[in-house]
Formats: sequence, C-alpha cells, structure tokens
Amino acid sequence: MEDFLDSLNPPQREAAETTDGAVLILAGAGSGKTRVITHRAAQLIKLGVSPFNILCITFTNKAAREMKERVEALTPSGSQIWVSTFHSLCVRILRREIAKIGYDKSFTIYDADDSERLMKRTLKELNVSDKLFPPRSVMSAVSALKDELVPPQVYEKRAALNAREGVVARVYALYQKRLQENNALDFDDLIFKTVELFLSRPDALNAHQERFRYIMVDEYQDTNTAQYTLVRLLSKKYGNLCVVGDDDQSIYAWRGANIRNILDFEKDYPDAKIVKLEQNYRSTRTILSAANAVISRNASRKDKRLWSEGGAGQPVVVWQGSNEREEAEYVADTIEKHRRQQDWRFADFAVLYRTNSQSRAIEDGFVRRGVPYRVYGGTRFYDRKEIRDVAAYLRAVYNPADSVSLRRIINTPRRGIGDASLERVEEYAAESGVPLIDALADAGRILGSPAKASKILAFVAMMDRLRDLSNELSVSDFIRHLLGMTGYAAELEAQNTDEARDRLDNIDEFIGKAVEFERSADTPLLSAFLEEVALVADIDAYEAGADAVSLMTLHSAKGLEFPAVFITGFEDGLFPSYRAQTSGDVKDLEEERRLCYVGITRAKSELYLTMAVERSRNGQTTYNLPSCFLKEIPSDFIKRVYGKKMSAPMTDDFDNEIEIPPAKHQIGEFRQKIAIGNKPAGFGGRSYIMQGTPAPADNLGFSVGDKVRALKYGVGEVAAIAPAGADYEVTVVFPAAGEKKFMAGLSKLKKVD
DNA sequence: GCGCGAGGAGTTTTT
DNA sequence: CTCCTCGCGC
Repeated sequence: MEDFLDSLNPPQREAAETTDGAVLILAGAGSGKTRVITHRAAQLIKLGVSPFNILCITFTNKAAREMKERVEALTPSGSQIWVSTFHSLCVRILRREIAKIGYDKSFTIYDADDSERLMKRTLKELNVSDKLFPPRSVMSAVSALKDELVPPQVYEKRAALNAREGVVARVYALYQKRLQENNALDFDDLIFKTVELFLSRPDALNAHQERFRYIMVDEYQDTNTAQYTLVRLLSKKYGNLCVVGDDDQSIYAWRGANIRNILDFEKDYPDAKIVKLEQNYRSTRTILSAANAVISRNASRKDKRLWSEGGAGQPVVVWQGSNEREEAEYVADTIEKHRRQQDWRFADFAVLYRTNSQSRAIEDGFVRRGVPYRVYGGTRFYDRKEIRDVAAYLRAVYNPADSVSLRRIINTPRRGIGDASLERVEEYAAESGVPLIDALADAGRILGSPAKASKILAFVAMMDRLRDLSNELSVSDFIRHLLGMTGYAAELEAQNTDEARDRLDNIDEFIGKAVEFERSADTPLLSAFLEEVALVADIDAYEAGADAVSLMTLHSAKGLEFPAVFITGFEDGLFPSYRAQTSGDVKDLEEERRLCYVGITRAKSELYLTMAVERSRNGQTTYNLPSCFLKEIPSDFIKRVYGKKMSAPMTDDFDNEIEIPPAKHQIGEFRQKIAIGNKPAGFGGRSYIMQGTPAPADNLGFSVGDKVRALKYGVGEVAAIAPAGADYEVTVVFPAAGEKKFMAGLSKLKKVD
C-alpha cells in the first residue's frame, strides 16, 4: 500500500519517522520544512498517538493556521492537535491557571504601546527623569530581563549594578507591581508567567506535561531564554521534543532570541537525533548560490550547504539608480514588463525592505504606475488610534482594574475631565492601593467637591451601564452600542473631515472583524476577541488571494516565498543598518547577513537587488554606497542594470564588477569633487554624486568569430550566440578548456582585439 | 479644561 | 518628515 510518507525525500522521511525522543531538524530555506512537520504530526497520529497529546508551536498565527490545515488534509483527526504560537499557547494556559500565581483570569494583555504608557507613568511616579531614562529604552531593558527570566527581586539584589541599572531595577519592580494591580500582563509576561506557574506549581506543570506528550517547535532559532525554558519544562517528562529551525535564519536576536538554543541543542539533549534538510525545492541554482555565498561569510553557524536540482535560471539583477523615486519606478516598470511579455501576475512579486518607512516611496511609485499592492506589517490595523480607543473601552469594561485603558478613554471623547482632578484621584488610588475605577467612584470625597466630581461620576455610571450591556450583547453589537453611548462616533461625525471619515471607516472595519470573529470562534467571548486583537499581527492576514504585489519588511517575509523578489534599499547604512554596521560587534553584522540570506531565499525564480545613490531619510538626504553584502555575491551570478542617469558604479566597493568600460577615470575625478562637500550625517562620511552619461548599451560587444576573454578560461573564440530568454547563450571555444557555454548577462565576456 | 501652535525628539526589525 | 509634548491664551 502506498504510504503518505513516500512523497518525502530520504532525510525528510527520516525526520518524519523519528517520532520519539529529541529530534533536531536543521531545515534550510525552502527545504520542505512545513511538509516534514505536518507529515510527522500525521505519522504520530497514524502510530496511535492521540492528536490531543500533540502540541505544535509556531512563530506566527498564519503559520499555525497553515500547519493545522495541512495536517488536517493528511489525516482527519489532525484538526484536534494543538497548533499555536508561543503567546497564544501561554494565554490559553494562563486563562485557566493564572489564579495560582496571583492574577485574575480576566487579565488584560498589554501590547508595546500600553506597556510604554504604564512605564511612563511608573517613571513619573518614581520621579525618574524620562530624559535620562527614555521610557522606550527602560522598557526594552525590562523586556530583555523578562526574556532572560530575571524577576525584579533577583535583579535588584544582583551584585555590581551600576547607578543606571539600579534605577532600572527600581523601575522594573514598580512597573511589575503596577502591572499586577492592573491585572495585566505584557507580551513578555505571557511567557514569563507561564514559566513561573510551572516552576511554582508542579501540579500544573505535570498536568501539561501529560497533556503535551509530543511537542514540536517551529522556527526554533528564534526562541528566547524564556521560551526555551518553557519548552524544556513541558518536554521534560516524556522527552518527545522535535525542534525545527535554521540557524542561518535567526533574525530576532534583538528581541532576545538566543541562537545558542539551536546551536547547543545537542548539548542540551545529548541523545538528540539530528536531521539535516539541505535540498532546496524553491529557488533556482543561481539564487541559491548567491544566498550560499553570502551566508558562508558568517563564522558561527552549523555547517550546511543548500543544493538544488533545479535549473540555473536567470541571473540576479542588480539595479542602481539615482534615488528612491527612480527605484520605485524601476520596480513598477519591471513588474509591468513581466506582465506584458510573460504570463506573470502582480501576486507573483514581493518588494522587501529593511525598514517600514521605505514602503512610502514604493507605494507612491506604484500608485503613479497603477500597480496594485498590499502592505503587510508596518502600522498594524489594530494600532490605529481609533481602534485602540475602542479596544480600550472594551478592555476597561472587561477588566475594571485596567487603569491604562481606563485612563486612555476617560476623556475620549472630551467630557470635561481634566488632568488636575484625574491626577489627584490617581494619586489617591496609588497610595491607598485602591483600583482606579473605585477611586473614581469615590471622586466626590477625594476631590472634596461633588460639583467637580460630577463629570467623573457620570463617566463611572456610564461604564457600569456598559458593563451590564456587555453581558447581554454580542461583541459586535456591543461595540455598536458603545460607540453611541460614549459619544465616540458622534464626535468623529461632527468633525466632518476626511480624517474623521477615515477613522469611522476603520471602526466599521473593526466591527466587521468582530462579526467575523463571532462567526468563526468556538467561544465568541469578549475576552477571546481582545486576545485576538492583542496577539494577531498583520502578516497573519497574508493571503495569496488578491492579485496584488506584496510589500513588507525582510523580517515579515520569513516563511514566505514568491516567484520574483525585489530587495530594495540594498545600501550600506540601510541594509545592513547603520547601527549594525558601526556597533563594532560582528554579531550585529552577522544578524543582518542572515536577514539578507532570508531575503534572497524568498525568491523562487527571479531576484532583484536595487539601490539608490541618494535617498531621503527623516527628511534629510543621504548618500549611500551599495550594501557591503553585494560584493559577497560572486559577479558570475549578477547582471547589472543602471537607472537612467546612472552609468558606472560610483565606488570601488564593487570588486565583483570590473568591466564597465567608459567611466572609470571619471569616477576618480568625481569622487575627489564630492568628497569635499555634502557629508551626510552619520553615514560613514563617504558620499557620491552621479553623473549624466547614459547607461551602457545592452548589446554584447562581440559577435561570432570574435576573440573574447573570460575570467576563468582566458581568451577563446566565439562559436555561437543563441537567444536564451531575456539573455543570450554564448558558446566559446578555448584552446585549453575546450568548448564552454556562457550566459552573456552573467559572465564577463569581453572582446579582445 | 481645551485648542492651537511652536518646538523637540526620534526610526530597524515585532510576537 | 512626523509624531508628541509643552506652554500659552481663551
């Protein structure tokens, strides 16, 4: 009988069949990782493991959804396995068990913005200058501590804290106290508190160990210490842990991901079985070679080399133009050209960039050219002010202790409650340990004047009514009522501006999401909806359905693939980022290089690296050199294209590009001229200006019978030239090496006289 | 308490 | 360039 594992290649099959014990699957980009995980899950079920006992942890909700669907397609009971992200897994555990560690199960999840607000207030309360201690940076320090599972009490007592760290310790302690009083958890807490639960309550741990007898973790290279510990705890009893990852795709060190988790897996699990998946099914050999060439420059990595049975495909196109406007137009024009000449769809293309702000120029260009696109990531839908406001109402209703949400909406829309009286009530609440909402209800006494308190009391009464209402209505109906009762919709309508109409539209969309949620959720409770709002990223909404070009950061692109990929802004100071390039720590540059590797390997058949000499950043014009990663790609794989006003590269950084004929001597002159003036702030001080000579002609510069020089074989005679797609295949006969075929665009064949 | 305008600070990447 | 804060006058 045919086995469903027959569709796997030998290492894939080995990975899927190794069901017990610790397994590390080193899965290179495009090596069929998801296939292996899903088949492995199906195999477990086939062997008699209850799907109920299988846990699969992914990085994004989208990956989780896809995983679940694919397991289900393999085996009907696959739908019962638990597939979830770290964060939603922890929420589900904590909703049931958090009372054991001193929170109420109706806790609120604070996202980055909420956390920062609370941090700001904490700094203020402790009279710590937010100039010396920017909330953001204290927040990231605290976040890093939580990722490392260091609680405030431990950090405070740590020896050798300097003055600054001492302040951070005090702030951390109070911040955490306030979080708990608000019955709120920040993102990091979700993991941290789950670990805390398991460490302090062996019964809870044991129950979950029994439940999750087989555990799989995707994107293991991106786990931080807290997540690592969580996995370790859960898998300890049965030892059936399968992690899948690729150290070359570790791109979240800045968020606490510890690459050692994957590099040291064999040490942590001495009996672990290691399976390497090195056959790539996604990209052309040219793209793969470029990716391999780049990543091989990283020192600390597991040895592996992706290979493919696919064809060589097209060369990597490296385009350089004058500015980001031209870059956007080049991308748009190239896409249009493909659509005209070949059978491409918009959805076949992705435009990737290092920073979200780069999407702006691309979008402008696409709008001018009429290219449909979708931007993923960036400002999340749920991050818009109006959505946050409405969500804050929902959260304040659901969790009365949540003072961050309460404070956000107490005077939104304006209802005459000012900072002065609010601060007095807050102070009282903080000092006497009373929840803010209770203090507000007591405002008459606290302010010593019923008149001054009247507006506050009206607000409190409204919130009470809303709370009653929330128990009677569906989420979407409740939001509709809320918009009316609070006057929120009326205020926006009264403004009657384009912006206000936009916001109302967004709120409509939000209600639409609530309706959708009610249709699809098992339990359409307000709490579940709020979780979705807190934990769902935009990339999760990625669907291949609509025919539009995808725009997203390189980070967001991980796990996706596209027939054609543009990596834009391929410039020093941007990619790699200025910080990584100048920090002096090679680790930072190595992470950028991995990001580059991730970007390149998203492409199936065509890859474009684009760069502009001049680019506007924060309103300032900067002059950038090509990315240092460019010269790590052998020139054999590259075809160079220049923008209208460009001719030769403006820099000797292209040591893989030596044969641009006319302009070489001019470059030197220009460089001298330019080196004097416009020195862009903070970008290494080197700057260049372009010149006005036309791009090199596209013809080959030789014909059959000519003598040409090839880099590797010396001088030979051209025997034939044949069209090959957009390029030409040139056959050359060499005295020593014999007959060789070249792609004209790839090779550096040059006529000799 | 509110609205407006000036001034300052800040941007890598995100569950 | 853009978001946010602050200070001022009403």
